Amino acid sequence: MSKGDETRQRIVQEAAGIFNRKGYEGSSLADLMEATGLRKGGIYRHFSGKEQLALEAFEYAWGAARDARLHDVDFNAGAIPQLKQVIANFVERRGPVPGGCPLLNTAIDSDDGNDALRERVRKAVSDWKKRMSGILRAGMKKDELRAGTDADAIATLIIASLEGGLMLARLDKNLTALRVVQAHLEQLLDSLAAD
Amino acid sequence: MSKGDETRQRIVQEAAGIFNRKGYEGSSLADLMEATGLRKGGIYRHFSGKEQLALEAFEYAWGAARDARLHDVDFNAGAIPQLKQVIANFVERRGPVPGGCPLLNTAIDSDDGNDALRERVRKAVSDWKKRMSGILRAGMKKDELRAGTDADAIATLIIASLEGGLMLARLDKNLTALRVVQAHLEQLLDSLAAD
Amino acid sequence: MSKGDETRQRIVQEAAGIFNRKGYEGSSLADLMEATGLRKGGIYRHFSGKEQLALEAFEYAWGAARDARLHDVDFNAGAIPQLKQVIANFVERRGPVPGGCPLLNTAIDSDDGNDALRERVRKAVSDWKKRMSGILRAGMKKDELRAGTDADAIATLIIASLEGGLMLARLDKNLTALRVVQAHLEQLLDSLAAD
Amino acid sequence: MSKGDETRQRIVQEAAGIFNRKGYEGSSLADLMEATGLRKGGIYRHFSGKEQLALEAFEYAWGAARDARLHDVDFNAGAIPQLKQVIANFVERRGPVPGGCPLLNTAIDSDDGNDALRERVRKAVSDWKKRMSGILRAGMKKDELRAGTDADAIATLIIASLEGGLMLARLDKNLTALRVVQAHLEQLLDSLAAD
DNA sequence: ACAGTCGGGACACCCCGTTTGT
DNA sequence: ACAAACGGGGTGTCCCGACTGT
Repeated sequence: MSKGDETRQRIVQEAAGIFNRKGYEGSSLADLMEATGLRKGGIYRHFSGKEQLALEAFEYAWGAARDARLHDVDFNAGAIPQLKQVIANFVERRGPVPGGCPLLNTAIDSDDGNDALRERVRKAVSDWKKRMSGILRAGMKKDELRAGTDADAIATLIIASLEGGLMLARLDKNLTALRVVQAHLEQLLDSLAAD
Repeated sequence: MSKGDETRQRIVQEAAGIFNRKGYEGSSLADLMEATGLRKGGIYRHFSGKEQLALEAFEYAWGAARDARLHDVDFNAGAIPQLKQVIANFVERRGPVPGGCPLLNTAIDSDDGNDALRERVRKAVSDWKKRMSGILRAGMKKDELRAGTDADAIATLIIASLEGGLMLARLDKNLTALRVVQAHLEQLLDSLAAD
Repeated sequence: MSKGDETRQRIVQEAAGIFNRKGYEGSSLADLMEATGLRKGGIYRHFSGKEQLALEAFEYAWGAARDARLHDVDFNAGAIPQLKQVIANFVERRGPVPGGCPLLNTAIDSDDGNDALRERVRKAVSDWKKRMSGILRAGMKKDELRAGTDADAIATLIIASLEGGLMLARLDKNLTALRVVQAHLEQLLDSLAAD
Repeated sequence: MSKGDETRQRIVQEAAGIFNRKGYEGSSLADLMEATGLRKGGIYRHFSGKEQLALEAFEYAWGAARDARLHDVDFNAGAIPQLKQVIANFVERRGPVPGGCPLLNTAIDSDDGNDALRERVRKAVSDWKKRMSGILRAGMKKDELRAGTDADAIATLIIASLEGGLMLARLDKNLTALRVVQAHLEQLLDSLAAD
């Protein structure tokens, strides 16, 4: 990897944390300059502008968050343990990008304008949902889960309550709300088990 | 109400929508000038600065959102119908302030810095939670709900999944995710009914 | 005069000196900020950009230079004394704008591109030439000067040799070259006197 | 001449035209890259920086201008025809370096700062003046010119009025002003002839 | 001998939030 | 309530000179 690519990668990583914490408007090039040790010229060498950088930073942040959530999932056998692992990862596992869930942050932040970013968030949510509904459908195929389970609805429910719980947890600066959500979702998953 | 107070009120209302849609950093005085038809001086006559205006705008936005969610709640008899009404209001009823839930938006937006605003959000969430756990506790007292129901946890769960569902719904620009959440919460509430 | 106009005037005056000394490309907003004590916002409040400011600065600089050259001219009787006064003013009288003759400086500086500025210089030269040829023609009318004198040519000659002499004088940092030109032009003027 | 030296020479030639037209600040390495077809590395191989290149470019430009002005001078017999030839060359003969007289341009351009360049211009003017005053003094020695003629003053006068005339001619994009100066100088020279 | 890459630095222009006069 | 004024900071652009290959 060339020196330029390393620099570029470093910029993206730092930018991911900054954009995730402060939002697009709230983040300035000066913040990025301080974080990377580069000057404006050094940054603009690698990116055409703030927007492109924000897009790549989101890709990175979401990739890291997704990896954290899927950590060890395949070590579990069965749909229900796998989803419980996802939920536990969401609650416990901090990804390398500070500031909470990039999905939630960027969805709210890009709610007005910034369509390119918004489209990327939409796709990320869609992929995550598919990943979980896929686990559910595989479980149904293997008769681990009751037939007739609405995989999409369950996936939506998991995402919605986790993200909402995260918002509350960050507000209170403790994990209580997330643990409440976690307990509820685990109970819900158990209730889906085939007899 | 004096003319000055009317103007002040108009500013707050317009500001509420703008801040709720664009966030604190993303909103400019120019936006407010355009929306109110006033000049900067006219705005600064009533508020000491952007921060104070943002605080009052949040108060207004949250007040309106809370009113919308509690609409007709007292016309319902029993804890479960009342909470179902709250949920239905959340899903269907648009408040006068555009841009989604001020709680969610402001919680994410004030996540970095802006402690005064953050504190106000925290209090608003706390009040809303208390309002709903109060309904639950009253239901338990009247033996409508099973004894041993964790009122705080249920309230937290409702808020978390509604807010998360709203985020998803706004992202997709349709209510599907919210309706999934609504159906699930209604089922949950029904399961709490005393035998 | 309002405070804003005073500020604007101060900016133009300072800018005139800076542009006259360093040229358009060589002058930066930072130079102007330092000279005026204003920040960028304070300057851009009054001018749409560097180009407009340069135009107004040239107007000011040329106005001051022209006034200095025409100083006391009308106190002299007769075309020849009047033109000698112009020449003496050119040689001796420093205008309030440092950096030499704005005509010469700006003509050279705007030689490549910058058509708006160039056009203003052309007009300034044309006006100055007309002013002097007018004096000559008036002198001919009053029979102070020989009939058949080519007023335009004489005016051109005066301007060319003074400006060229000024260039040499500034290069040597002494007035020798200008005094040589002055002596020659005075002799030339005397030779035009009607018998 | 080696290939490297040819490249170096080509860079200097192109640079001479660019610096002469646009000035030191107004010329960019990108301009030089475009003109030479070389990349930055190719230029920096031969020169330590922009300043050194500007110095050499001036040397080249002035050398070419001086050669053009002295063209065929030695074919003329006598001081007066020789100087008339110089003047005619100045008016008519375009050197290979576009943008007007390097002396005038660089004198104005280096008026603020850039002492190294300024010193070179001073020397060039001094040499040119000496060349012409030398012709004059030789003419006096041969009794072609009146004794008592101030050779330095005449040379200064020629240079000043030619350079000033050139400035006016370039401004008007026609040679009128220069021809006026030429006619006057020729008359002046004729008036110096010994009886 | 030259090309391409890289990053520090400065610059122009713009806009924002705030203060001041009126 | 407005208008003008101003300090400050933001983004995007360009340029120069050094460095890395080849």
